[in-house]
Amino acid sequence: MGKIKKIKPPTTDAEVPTQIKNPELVRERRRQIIDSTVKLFIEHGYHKTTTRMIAKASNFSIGSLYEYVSSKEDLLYLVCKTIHEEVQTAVEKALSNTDKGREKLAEVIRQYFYVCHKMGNHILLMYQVTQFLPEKWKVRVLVNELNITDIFINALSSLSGKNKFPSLDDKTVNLVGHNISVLGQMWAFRRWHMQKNFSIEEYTKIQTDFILGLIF
Amino acid sequence: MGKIKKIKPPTTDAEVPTQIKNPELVRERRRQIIDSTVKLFIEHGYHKTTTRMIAKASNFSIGSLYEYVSSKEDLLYLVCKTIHEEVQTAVEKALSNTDKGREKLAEVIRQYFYVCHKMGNHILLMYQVTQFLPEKWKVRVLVNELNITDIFINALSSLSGKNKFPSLDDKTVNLVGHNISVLGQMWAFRRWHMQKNFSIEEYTKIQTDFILGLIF
DNA sequence: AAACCATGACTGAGCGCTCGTTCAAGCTCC
DNA sequence: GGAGCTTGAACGAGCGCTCAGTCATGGTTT
Repeated sequence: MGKIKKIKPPTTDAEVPTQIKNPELVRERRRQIIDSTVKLFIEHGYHKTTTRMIAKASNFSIGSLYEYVSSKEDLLYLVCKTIHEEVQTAVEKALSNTDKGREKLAEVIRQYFYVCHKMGNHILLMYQVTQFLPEKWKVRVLVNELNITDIFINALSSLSGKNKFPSLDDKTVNLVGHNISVLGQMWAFRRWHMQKNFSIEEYTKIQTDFILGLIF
Repeated sequence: MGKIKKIKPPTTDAEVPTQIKNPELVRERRRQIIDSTVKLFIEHGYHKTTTRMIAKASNFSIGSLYEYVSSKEDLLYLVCKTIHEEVQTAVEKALSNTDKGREKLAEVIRQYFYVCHKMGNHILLMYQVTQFLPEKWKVRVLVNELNITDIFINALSSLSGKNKFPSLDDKTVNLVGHNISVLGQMWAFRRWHMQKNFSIEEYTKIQTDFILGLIF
């Protein structure tokens, strides 16, 4: 029936309406639905994935699907949100092993890039799909994206000025944070070139040198 | 090798079939169609733009539209191709003013970033839309993307080792080329953050320092 | 010059179909 | 028995695309 892998910390999705009364049931079923939906979206994209396909893949009838989710767009939002949560916790977990106190920026980058490597499909999906969210949801998703970038910005500014790190003004810190974020994602969205020419280790090495200004 | 002439003049697209006999007419009408289509795609996206809207905006009947273009997907390809041509010639033109012989990498970056600024909508559109191309066309579009990146790669490798530039191995040159390309595009696809926090001049300044390793 | 014809660009109503969504009816368990 | 949950046939808006037909143009014949 339902072999489910990792359960996420339950964030109440009161924001997305449902007909079902039992909130625990809602959580569990939505988890099912979202899991299969992500797979389908990755394989076929948003538009070519029909609600019927989603229902079938999650072992529901279409009718039932619409009890747990009020529209395809809302489902899309749930998918985006879930992915962001996964990326964020993955990054945070990877970084918790690193002692950020010291000047291990290279290690932060390394961990992040491996997350991007592992979650390449998801990152790509996010890039493809955000545009179809209704404005209301889109704003939230972009905020989530910012949250992830903030991890690097914080790491950078906590390093700024200490040890032999130069002290950087806010704008620079901010931009560099975004650069790290995007250069990680680039491994996913330019995979058609990158994965033909680099291993993830090579990629990480060169990019780290690049970011740290060791190349020129 | 300083200059590589690989400009493909935008001649008649025999690759995309048409019913109309007069090839000059085809060129002219397609220009019309593509122009209005780009606008519509930018405003509404690919899927929400109907062929009827396109026909109306180009002052054709739908029937007539389909004389010049054999499917919506083919039209999408023409749009992508045109945008790439525009970006490429804009970049090349901007760079032709610069004397690439000397170590003016910073100037190359500056020119490119301004092109990205001017053509932000188009770059964004490319990111959103490539996914909907049939595989056959997608490959071509990615090749075009590589061509643009190659401009930077060539610029870099022609600089490599000369003057006080370090000599870089091929892989590094390649990746840095892609980085420049993507960091320019980032101004477009993260505009929701960037344009709130930076002017294009600021952005260019900081990113140039970043790329040249002057920050750390 | 008038009448005729050939060509091919252009038209738009409509076809066939897909897809998101709804709802009346049925099932299950307290 | 009724609240909660499930079902899938039915709906209808909307889509890409077609095709039988119109019309302007320019060449040919009388």
